[in-house]
Amino acid sequence: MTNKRSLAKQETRQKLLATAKEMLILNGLLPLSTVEIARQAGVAHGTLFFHFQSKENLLVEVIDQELLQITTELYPLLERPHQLRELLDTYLNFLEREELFFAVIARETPFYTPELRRSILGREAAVRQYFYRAIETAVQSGQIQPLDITSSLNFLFGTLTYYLSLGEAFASRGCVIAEKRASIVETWMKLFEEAPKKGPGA
Amino acid sequence: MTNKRSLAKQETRQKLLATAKEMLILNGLLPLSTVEIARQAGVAHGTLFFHFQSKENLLVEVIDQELLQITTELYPLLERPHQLRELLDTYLNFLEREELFFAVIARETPFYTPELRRSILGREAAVRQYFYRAIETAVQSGQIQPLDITSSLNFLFGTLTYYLSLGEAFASRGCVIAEKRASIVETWMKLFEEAPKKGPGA
Amino acid sequence: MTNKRSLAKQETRQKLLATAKEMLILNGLLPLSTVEIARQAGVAHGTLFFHFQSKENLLVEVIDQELLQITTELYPLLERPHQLRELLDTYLNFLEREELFFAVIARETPFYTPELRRSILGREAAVRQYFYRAIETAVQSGQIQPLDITSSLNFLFGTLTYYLSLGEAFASRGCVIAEKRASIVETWMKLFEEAPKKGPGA
Amino acid sequence: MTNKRSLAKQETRQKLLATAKEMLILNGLLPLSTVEIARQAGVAHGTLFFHFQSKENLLVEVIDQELLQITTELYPLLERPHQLRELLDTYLNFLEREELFFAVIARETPFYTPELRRSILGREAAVRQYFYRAIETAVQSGQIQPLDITSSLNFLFGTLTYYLSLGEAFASRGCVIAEKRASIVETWMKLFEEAPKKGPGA
DNA sequence: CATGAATGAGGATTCATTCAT
DNA sequence: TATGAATGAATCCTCATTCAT
Repeated sequence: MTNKRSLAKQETRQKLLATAKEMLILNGLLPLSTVEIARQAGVAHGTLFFHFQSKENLLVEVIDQELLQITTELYPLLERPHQLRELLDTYLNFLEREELFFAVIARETPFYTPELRRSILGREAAVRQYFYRAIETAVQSGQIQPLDITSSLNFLFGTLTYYLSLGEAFASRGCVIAEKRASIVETWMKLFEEAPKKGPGA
Repeated sequence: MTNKRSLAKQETRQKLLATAKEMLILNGLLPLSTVEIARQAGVAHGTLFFHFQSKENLLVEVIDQELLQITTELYPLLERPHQLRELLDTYLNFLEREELFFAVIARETPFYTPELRRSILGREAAVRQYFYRAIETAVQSGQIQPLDITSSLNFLFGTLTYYLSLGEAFASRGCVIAEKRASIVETWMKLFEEAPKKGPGA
Repeated sequence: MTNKRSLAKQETRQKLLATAKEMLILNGLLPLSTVEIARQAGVAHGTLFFHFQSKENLLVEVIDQELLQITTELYPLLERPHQLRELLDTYLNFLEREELFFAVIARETPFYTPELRRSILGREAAVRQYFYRAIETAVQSGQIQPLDITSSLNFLFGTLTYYLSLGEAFASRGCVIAEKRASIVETWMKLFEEAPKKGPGA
Repeated sequence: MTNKRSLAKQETRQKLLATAKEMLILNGLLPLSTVEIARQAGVAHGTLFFHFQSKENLLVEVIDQELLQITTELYPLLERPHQLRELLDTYLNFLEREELFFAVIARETPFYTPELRRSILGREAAVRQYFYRAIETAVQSGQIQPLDITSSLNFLFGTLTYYLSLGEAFASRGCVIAEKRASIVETWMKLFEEAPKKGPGA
């Protein structure tokens, strides 16, 4: 009974979140209006504010939910011991699957409110950690040569953000990651190739 | 008579463009209101719409004009024969000088109209050409090993865009390029280091 | 069974009234929202409307109940024969003790429904009666000179209302009555001083 | 030309102010909505915000304008040397003429925003000054006996506020000041009657 | 050419009240 | 009895754009 009602409430909530996410993917969140979200979700405008304190709040949750879902799937995969290359591959799979969503995030993050931005950058930081540790391990084991890890990660995430946010300009069929995958991997891995050791006698 | 008038007209136009550019650099163009631009330019609100069909239109011209001016200055510098590293250095000098403007462009490009976006990417493409040729030359002369040039340039411009657009997050005092310069150069140049083809004794 | 239920019902009702009174004292009733009252009372929002037809309705009862309680306490005290000055003193003690509540009443009475307003003024009228009779007696006994008693009471209650409703403007630490007490008494008592009927020598 | 337009603007502005004042007198300013004011004034909703920064701002101006107009008329009259009784008479004339307006102010002042409240209390303070000086003079010239002037003024303004804000309860025909005038004057003047001098020999 | 007053649709948010459970 | 999710009208305010002057 109470369950039924509470269930209905969760449904409405989810409907709002789902609608918002859908609209977010289509047009980005910047031009999103609460009236429109409510209308599309088929509930009264006021209902939105019954479920979420504010527009900002709803959006934080939309993005958080999505990011959480993604990271929940992603982390276990990243967890397993990896070669750097495999790690990157796994991550790109994810980006590819949710490209539309990530593209919006890539484009709009600089315009989000500090709270929302922090939330997003926090998740990204978590992913970076996996890469950081993988690189560190590889360096320590002598597999790759020492280098500025942070900078190399900025190159990776910067480039991915670039591809995602300008997607249309790079990809013929709307899937930048799929199209550019190979060249991204190859180029980035170059950063870790062993330097040309000068011979012992040189 | 007509000349005088037409001159005055051009002046007003330029004043509007100049003001808009200034304001654009300060806050970006997304939160810019036409009333505010007109007020700052010292002309009537309506005048703005006499000179430019729409807000959008004004902004397109602002960015176009600025971009033109910048590239006019930049190209000759890039023209002179260069080592790759010198070329990058020259470009970074430029970015550093006009960081505020480039940061806005980096953040906002995805939101511009296709036309404007194309124009911006076109200018970037021109700059890429200089790098492309420099790399090509170096490869041909055996200085650096062959690689996917386009991809390496995407890494460069992608990373620069990333740093610029999230500037505040990376730089303590608002000058990302200055702060990150060294690590950007070193990391990117790694892409061109010779691979350890031969054993030490060979 | 029915008793038990009915009892529980009365309890909820009282809880709502008590909560509303508490909140009324703190902020007045104008900015009071039904959700907030319900939340503070620990009952569902809808429950409030089950017990009271409307927000208005609830408030009427709150004030009525409080007023009743106050006058029940006050009347016996005023009952005992008094000198005018003592009577005023007793009343001011009361006002001082319940200043928060009286201040709200003083400020908000003009905005209540006619019914509620009448109820409040009725209580005040009862208090006035005590003063009226005390003055009348004093006049008859020659202690004070004849005067327009009603008007003098309007001056008293008007001034008290004025002090209470603008409290913050007059009192440094939120207790107007305490601070202004002496000047109120002295000034009002002046109304009853004997006029200088006769020459010094007479 | 410019004059004509500027004139039209002033007209619109005045129409808004006039409408707001009218509505203020009818229902008070608390339940006033900007849409309604605009509609009644026959202009678009947005127009209101073109002329006034905010609702608050409009209301401040309405009240300020009215208060200014009144004081402009009143001050010269109060300026002339006066017997205290004449001064009060002059002031009551004004209150009587604009009773509807003053009644709203009397009722609502405690609920206004600090700025608006300050503006109103400031004007009242100016009027009090005239009374203060008149009393002071009378005391110094020995016409009336020394007393707590501030307190006596609180009695006057408090009582007037009381009458005004509860008007309907006191007056049969909606004009409290007119009806109560005599008793107000007589009672208040009692405060200044000479005390019963004890004879020189006593 | 230039003005700037006027527009009105659109923005987020609040809240007393209802009604199915 | 009591619940609490849902409502929707109402709130103030913004801003690109128009048009009579």
